[in-house]
Amino acid sequence: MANSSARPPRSDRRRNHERLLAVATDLIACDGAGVSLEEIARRAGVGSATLHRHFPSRRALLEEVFHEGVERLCGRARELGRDDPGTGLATWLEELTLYTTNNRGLATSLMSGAGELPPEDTCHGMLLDAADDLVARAVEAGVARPGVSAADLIVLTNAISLATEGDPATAGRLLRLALEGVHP
Amino acid sequence: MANSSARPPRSDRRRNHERLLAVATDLIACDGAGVSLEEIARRAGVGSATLHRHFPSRRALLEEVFHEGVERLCGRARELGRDDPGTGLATWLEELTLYTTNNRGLATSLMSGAGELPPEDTCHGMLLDAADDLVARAVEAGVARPGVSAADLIVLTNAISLATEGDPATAGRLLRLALEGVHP
DNA sequence: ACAATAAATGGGGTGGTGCTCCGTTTGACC
DNA sequence: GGTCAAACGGAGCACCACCCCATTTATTGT
Repeated sequence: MANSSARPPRSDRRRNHERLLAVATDLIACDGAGVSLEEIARRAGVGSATLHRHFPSRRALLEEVFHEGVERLCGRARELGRDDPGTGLATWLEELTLYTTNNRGLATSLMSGAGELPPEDTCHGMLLDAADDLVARAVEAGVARPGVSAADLIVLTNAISLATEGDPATAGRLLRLALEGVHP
Repeated sequence: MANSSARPPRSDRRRNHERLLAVATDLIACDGAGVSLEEIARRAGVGSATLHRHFPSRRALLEEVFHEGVERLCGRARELGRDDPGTGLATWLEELTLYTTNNRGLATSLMSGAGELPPEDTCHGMLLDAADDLVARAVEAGVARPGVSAADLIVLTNAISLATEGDPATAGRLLRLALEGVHP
């Protein structure tokens, strides 16, 4: 499937990619996802054209920045699904909310499901897959109503993080509210 | 309280204010809250300085654009609180969500509660007041758990609108999910 | 070791933005 | 009408995303 005639990337390319990613991670963590791309390039010591060559859109950059953390969250979902089908979903959603709330910009990155990148190694796709399984188990265990979909839950936690960005306490409270419901 | 020595605004000021507001309303409705302020000024036929003189921040502009609709929603809250304390809250939240989802940008405008403007004629403040009463009646009627606060509910609906912007169907579904809860 | 070559780079240009001076116009009031 | 503060608008500033193209650099074959 992959074009095997492609030569491995040059060493300077790899080096710059790493540098950009590292700087972007730092800057996004402290200033949010709206940070200036020029600034990232500047601090990484590369021209702005190089940044745009490596990451054709802000979205693409964010996807790579958060890839590792999202992968960890997916692993955690598998773990919880295996060990604790009962409260696993709730626990995972709480962890997800905490992560997206603390990583200003992930929520933004998750927003638009469809993009120009490959279908299912976007953060959104990865989390969706992980959640699907967890939700199925939860419904099976009778701790989640049959109607709920993983997609909706992802969007909901995403929404909460987006609106409470930087305030984990409120985010957690809203998530629990949504899980328990407003009606008694 | 208000400085009564202030002269009434000049006619051209009033005219420009109206024009700007009208153009902004149209443009925001079709392009979202991020629309270019320059563009608004251009289409209103005024210099960009004039726009900034009338609305010192984007936030201030959004507040005025949505003021009327928000006031209507507040009236509706009083109405529902009076007539139907039972399902009034749920109905109102649904209407609120529908409105904020259809008016791209209101959610953005509601986000930051505290600003540089007067405390309680911001959209956020107005809705908060209206919701407070409605929530109190709902708790009293036993249809809402005692823990829930109006502020949290506003943020929650706001979050949903923000994350589903432009998709009322999803927004409604998520709201109902949050009202009923994930657990059975 | 070195030449050939494609890959990768970065400076500078373009067109856009939000915002602010400051000289000029204009409406209101006598 | 004349006066004067109120209001205006264009030009200017700093910043941004994004792109073009001449130049540099890593790799590979000899």
